[in-house]
Amino acid sequence: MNASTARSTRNAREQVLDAAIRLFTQQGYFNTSIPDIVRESGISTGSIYHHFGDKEGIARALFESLVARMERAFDAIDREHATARERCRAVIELLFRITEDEPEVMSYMLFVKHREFMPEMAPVCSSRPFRHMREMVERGMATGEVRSMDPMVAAAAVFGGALRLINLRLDGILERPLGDYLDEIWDCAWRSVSA
Amino acid sequence: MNASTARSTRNAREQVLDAAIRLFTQQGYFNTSIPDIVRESGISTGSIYHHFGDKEGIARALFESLVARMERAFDAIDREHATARERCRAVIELLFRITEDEPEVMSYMLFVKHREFMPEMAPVCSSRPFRHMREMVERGMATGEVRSMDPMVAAAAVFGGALRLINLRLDGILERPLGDYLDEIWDCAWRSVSA
DNA sequence: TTGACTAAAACGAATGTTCGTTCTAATCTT
DNA sequence: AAGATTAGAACGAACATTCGTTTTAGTCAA
Repeated sequence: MNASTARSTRNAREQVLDAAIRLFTQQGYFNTSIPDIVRESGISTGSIYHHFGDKEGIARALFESLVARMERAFDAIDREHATARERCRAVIELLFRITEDEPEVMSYMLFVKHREFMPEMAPVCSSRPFRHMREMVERGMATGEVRSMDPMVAAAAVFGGALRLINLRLDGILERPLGDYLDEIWDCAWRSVSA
Repeated sequence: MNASTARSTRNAREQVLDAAIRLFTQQGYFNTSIPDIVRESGISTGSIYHHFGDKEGIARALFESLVARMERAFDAIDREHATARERCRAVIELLFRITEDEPEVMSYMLFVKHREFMPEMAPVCSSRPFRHMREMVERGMATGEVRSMDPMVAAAAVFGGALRLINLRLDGILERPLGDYLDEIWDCAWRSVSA
């Protein structure tokens, strides 16, 4: 039936995407060959090209699904919290949680340099998530929660430390899970911009 | 004479390195072919292999010269400043200055993923510079300049915002030069950890 | 319920190209 | 002259992609 057809096609796609995000983040996009993906996903070359068109299509599909997921998560945070303070903290908690539970997801967004093979996506990739963060801080400035300053600098101050910890964690330099550092880094972050 | 020989060999090496850092940061390591480097540097294939052994050797030489340069700069900062506060600010000033004057240098260190082709260098690449920063903060904690907390978190708080601004600037999202943001981000950074 | 028909999906061997590297000859430098 | 350096053509391996075929799933007539 329709359901079973849909399920089967989604499976092939998702098996490829699962294998690809793992391989791309472990060995890099250019070090990952189509045969690698065939081996790791169990899906054949022909099928892969049927679903994604070309190798870049796999990376693009991955990227788009992660961007969409981030957008939804940010919107949910906006809805569920009333103050800039709560929202910013929730964003950091979210990013920490993703880093611990699905490190490949965070690695893919931070490390895979789309600039190198999808130049037109580079600005989207780097600026879109940070724009959300900047807007959050900016609205906090309007309500007086955040002291008055350049909103870009304020956003960098609030989220820069946490993002740095995420980088260190993914590089294997932090041995304890990010949650252990949450209160301390949040204290630093908010202290640096609170009115 | 020695001088002219030295000059000529250094020229070939440096012409290759100049072309390589430009190409690697613009299009990525794997998108840059040896013929690309030959074209851009004006040095022939044979010469390149004579000087660097293989393609990775070019990246390694670049990396090593930049690491050495960073080490020297950090040591100089340690020598020329007495307090953690002054040292940390000097580091941020240094990184901002390099980003503005030689963006390829900063791009190469931040963006070129050595993990993908020099796995053994990845830890050096990511941890070494940050270890200096952590030690700076740690010594400031010993003297009471910096409030007591996990030194890794404190270092992330002090330098995270500035590093974020550097990323944004290299991505073309900040239109004004980094110097314009120095005082504000430094105020945030130090406020977040000062005793 | 069966069995022919259709369309989508999966397959994997074959192809043409690109790339890093090697090799041999030529050219400087001292 | 001799050693270091440069040159660029040639090589072989690895890669992304294509294509003709097979399999699977859904539809519908009788």
